[in-house]
Amino acid sequence: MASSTDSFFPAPDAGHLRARLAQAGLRATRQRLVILESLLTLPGHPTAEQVHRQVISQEPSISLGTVYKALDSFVAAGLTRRVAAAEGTSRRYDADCTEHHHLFCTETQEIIDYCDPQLDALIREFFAAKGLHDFQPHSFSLHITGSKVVK
Amino acid sequence: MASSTDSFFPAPDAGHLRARLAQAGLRATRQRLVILESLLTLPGHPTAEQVHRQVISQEPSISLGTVYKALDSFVAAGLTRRVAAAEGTSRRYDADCTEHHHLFCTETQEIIDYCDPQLDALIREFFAAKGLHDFQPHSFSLHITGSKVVK
DNA sequence: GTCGCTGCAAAACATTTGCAAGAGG
DNA sequence: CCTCTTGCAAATGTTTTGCAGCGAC
Repeated sequence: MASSTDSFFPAPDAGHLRARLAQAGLRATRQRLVILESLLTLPGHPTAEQVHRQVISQEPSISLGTVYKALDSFVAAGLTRRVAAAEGTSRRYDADCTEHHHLFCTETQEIIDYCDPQLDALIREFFAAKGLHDFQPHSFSLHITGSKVVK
Repeated sequence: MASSTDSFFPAPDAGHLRARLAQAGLRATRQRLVILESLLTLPGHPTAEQVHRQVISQEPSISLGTVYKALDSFVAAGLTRRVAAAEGTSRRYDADCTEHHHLFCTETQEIIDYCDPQLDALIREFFAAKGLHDFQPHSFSLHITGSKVVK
């Protein structure tokens, strides 16, 4: 929680966050920095509501509307993705735009990231060899439904 | 539109629809028969709203609330699935409960079913060999994002 | 200084719920 | 008949919008 420069920067790597926003062509406002940080920090692909709850603990004046607008602009700029989810009523967001897969836990409703270059290669090879009729694939994401193993 | 038995049965295979409902332990009401038929007929995984629009062309008195309740009971009974979608605000439903994959077209927003036992086998083999840390997989669904090839 | 972003509050949507009356088995 | 389902309407939850003022660049 405490860091060497905590009087100026709420996050350990505020400079990095600024850079990410600048790179995406977005203004680095106080609100967006906190929202982006929360999105990166929160586990399991949060909803706008969950981001907002996290965010107001650092900056109580940030409104839910602003969170929605910021997340929209992040998605438009390619900084963030929307996650496809069958359960629940709200949209979920993912700050990680690299190609990866998701584990859906039927018990806890969690969405867990799963990354495996070997699996990616396997899938790409499969479609390279087989092809898809009248469809140009761009990216792949495997949804694995199941439950966490209780020890 | 016209069929040999259209005075009694709106659908060609009403008997089959009744059987599906009975098998799931659900009462075969007039409304559910029409809703299930629409769900099977409509292309690209419709929303409750889209099912309702289709349904009222056959039975104008069916309310949107009834469509929601019927779809809920179908899902609870395992007759129908909810489809995971990142785009749009409404839930989408899929009458096909067999394991299959989805093509997401970024141009038309369509969700197209894709079925390939060879791919299923490949994925199952991969996880059988490799395993997942602390997770018991139950089903797999590959989301393929891309665009339809224009001829 | 300009223009994009924020906060607020209202509106637009999407989904759920409660309950009296009706229909299925 | 008994119970589950329907239709209606109101409640709840989620996302969008409009606009005046503020702040980043």
